Amino acid sequence: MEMTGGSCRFGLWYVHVWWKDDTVYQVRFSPEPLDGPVHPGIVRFLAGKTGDLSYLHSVATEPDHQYSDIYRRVRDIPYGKTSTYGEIAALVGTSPRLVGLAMKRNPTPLVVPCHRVVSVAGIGGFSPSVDIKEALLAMEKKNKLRLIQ
DNA sequence: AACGTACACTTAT
DNA sequence: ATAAGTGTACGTT
Repeated sequence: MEMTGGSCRFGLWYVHVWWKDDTVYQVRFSPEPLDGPVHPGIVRFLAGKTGDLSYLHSVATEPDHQYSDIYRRVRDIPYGKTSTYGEIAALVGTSPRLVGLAMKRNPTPLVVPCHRVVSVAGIGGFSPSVDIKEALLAMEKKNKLRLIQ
């Protein structure tokens, strides 16, 4: 498969995106830039100009993926809202810890908005840094009224 | 603080 | 191939 990769800024971080057309293969956060283009929809999302990434296809939700059930539920969480590991677990009939594991292994953050899954006790985890999760949630909170999908 | 949970992964049989 | 040991971006008591 012939995909292109590139990065754009989000705060102090670079967001690496590997994609082709409207299919996204990998998204990850890095302190280092990667030369190349990012899907314009993701650029707009990170700039707070849209909350709608529903037209993007992620490899994470393909039926053969180990956690596709979990990732599909997570995609249903609306912009500016959050759910918990336990709520997602109840929807698919598994344990909160497995949901946490699936989030850690999410190949396409943003497209599968794992940042909207928090713990009952606090914000939960995010790699490589929970700062990114906090920033994404703050951005969505700020923009949600303006960006009603 | 300890335990329960539902796995996944590694290492040892 | 199977089993045991260890680890998880959690939740409940």
